[in-house]
Amino acid sequence: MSSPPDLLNPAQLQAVHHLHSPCLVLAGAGSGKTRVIVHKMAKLLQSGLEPSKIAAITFTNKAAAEMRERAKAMVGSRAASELAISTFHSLGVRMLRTDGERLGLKPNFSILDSDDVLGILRDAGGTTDAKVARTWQWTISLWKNQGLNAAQAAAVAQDDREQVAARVMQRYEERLNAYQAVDFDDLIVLPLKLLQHDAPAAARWQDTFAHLLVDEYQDTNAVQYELLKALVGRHGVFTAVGDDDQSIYGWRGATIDNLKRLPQDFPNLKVIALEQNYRSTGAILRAANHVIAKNPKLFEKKLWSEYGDGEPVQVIACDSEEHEAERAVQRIQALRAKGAAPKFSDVAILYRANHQARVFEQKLRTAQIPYKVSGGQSFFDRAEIKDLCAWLRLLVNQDDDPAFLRAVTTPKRGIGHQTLATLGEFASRWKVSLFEALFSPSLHTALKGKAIDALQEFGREVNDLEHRARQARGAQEARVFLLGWLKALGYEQHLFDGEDSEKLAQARWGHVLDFVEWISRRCGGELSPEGSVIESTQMSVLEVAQTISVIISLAERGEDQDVVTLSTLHAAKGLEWPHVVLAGVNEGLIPFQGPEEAMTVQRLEEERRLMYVGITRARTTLAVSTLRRRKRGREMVAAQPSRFIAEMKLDESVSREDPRERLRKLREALAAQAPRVLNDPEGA
DNA sequence: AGCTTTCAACTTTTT
DNA sequence: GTTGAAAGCT
Repeated sequence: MSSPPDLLNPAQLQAVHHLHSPCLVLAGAGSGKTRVIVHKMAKLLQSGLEPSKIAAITFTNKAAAEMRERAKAMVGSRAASELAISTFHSLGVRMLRTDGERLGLKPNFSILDSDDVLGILRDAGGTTDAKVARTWQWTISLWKNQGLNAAQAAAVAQDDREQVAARVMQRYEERLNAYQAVDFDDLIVLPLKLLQHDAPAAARWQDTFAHLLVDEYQDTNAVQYELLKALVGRHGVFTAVGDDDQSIYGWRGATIDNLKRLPQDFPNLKVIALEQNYRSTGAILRAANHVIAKNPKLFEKKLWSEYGDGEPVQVIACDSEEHEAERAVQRIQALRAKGAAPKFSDVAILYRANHQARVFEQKLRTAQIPYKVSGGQSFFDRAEIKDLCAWLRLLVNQDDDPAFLRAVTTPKRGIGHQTLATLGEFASRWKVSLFEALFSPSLHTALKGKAIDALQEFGREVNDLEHRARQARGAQEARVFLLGWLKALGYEQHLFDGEDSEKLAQARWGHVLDFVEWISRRCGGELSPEGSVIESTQMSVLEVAQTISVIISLAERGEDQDVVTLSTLHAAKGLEWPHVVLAGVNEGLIPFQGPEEAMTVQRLEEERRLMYVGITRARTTLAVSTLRRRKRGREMVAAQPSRFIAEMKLDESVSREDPRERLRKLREALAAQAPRVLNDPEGA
């Protein structure tokens, strides 16, 4: 498939040139929305705005990085590096690092990741049950995303369970306060609070950005929308880019209401729809349009393309999950043999739920086809990386108790459970952090001298490291500092001691070295167009450590690997492949139906959008595979194909204009009737 | 009763 | 591949 033309189409142009009032761009799948955003930023620069006054907000670091990359190609690396392109969360960090003190937050506050939060909730709620704690975490997060605090949550809590969750939330809030820590949700909630309750700060931030561009607007939740409005201010101008048909995150608080409210809240809103698709063949687009047509429309929009009809969408009925995976493997091999997929990375297998990846992994491995599972365990989820992150966080904020507890025991330094429990009691009695408690003169009333010595030694080590982390600036110094520290810590030894398999320990140490390299590179600063380091952009290890919780998943371990992608439908949004297989397209899976769960209209509509997202990932060929039987326990039970297959109306997709297409179709039908097909050993 | 073992099930995910 | 629940064992 050819790439988009160099010139913008009329709708895109209109979106780019609309500079002086709020603008909503309804960007259908593959309609060049990133192009529009980047061109619009260029246009704004051209109109005389400072690059730093142009803000583009995305949901993921990956999207932000990609946008900056594209901007660089368009406006040069100098201007691009000054553009305020960031995620919602890193914008929140920036605002809180600047103004957190106005909310009573110290500048070095820590950012907790979801495991830290889980730990705190377990503790605060007095349970060891991870499942219960996870439910609390989930509930509390949804509340926070609706803008509720613990007190307000208690008022809206429906049943006993929610009441308990609200009480836990109360204690959780107190803990975060004591730790001087914020969670991911706070990175949105607190900046909003700042803008709402601090007029001077609000005015300052509203002046900071002259034009806001928001990507994937349909994924915003209630609090994010409020933050945008507050940031835009009364007379502000912004560009929201999104697609209501691709709203698939309702379950985590995203609300299409934000799209509905936009024309109401901004009566002078200009709505522009991008309907020309530059990605998929006619057959694929037609299937996508048919499916999504079943959903009620917020804004009328229908994708079309100039590309020919292409290959018809194929439905592949399989006997079992194993069979399905084998058929997918065969398809990949056939596409390669035909030359349709010169690279493995031309193919993706998409499915509804993560566990479906397993069989595919197995079969791909036996077929010696390289693959990657997207959305799998992140680099930053590894225990060894979390260990080091805990240390770095402690350097940033000594009052970060969860980090303290992890660091003080990693590696073991003769400070045990008992000592820490006593220290913890002491600290909470005096309402100080664990670190502060270390140096309390009255600590000897609680602990023995020997324990105190060990603890204070640890404290001095942290202080010393903090000092040095502040000094270590630039890539080379960072590398020296980090490696020296690891050596002093004896971390490599610790890994080999704790792991019974030498190979595994070796791998872990490798991750650690990758991590060191990764931090060092971030300390290195931006390169000027001539290739030399711009001094002013160099950062110290401490500065990089401050943002570590927010920069997850950017561990770029070879973006351009030539491998087949396995991904959930959710994780596939925004991506595209020449050849896509949608797997397990069965009732119960997509649309998903849990046990004893009512299928509401809303749920069904979101599932349908998910299917739509899946279909529109494909450029040239799309295969949809279904299971005739599904595993349930030991036996196989009959499975129904998804209703979405019928909704694609594939039978109508025989091209009327192109007789060659019809001929091809006929040949295919004949082949299907043949008892045995050469490239389908499965028929045997 | 408390432990171990076996068996099956498993939403979607970012920061 | 992991976790939770249920059954079985001491």
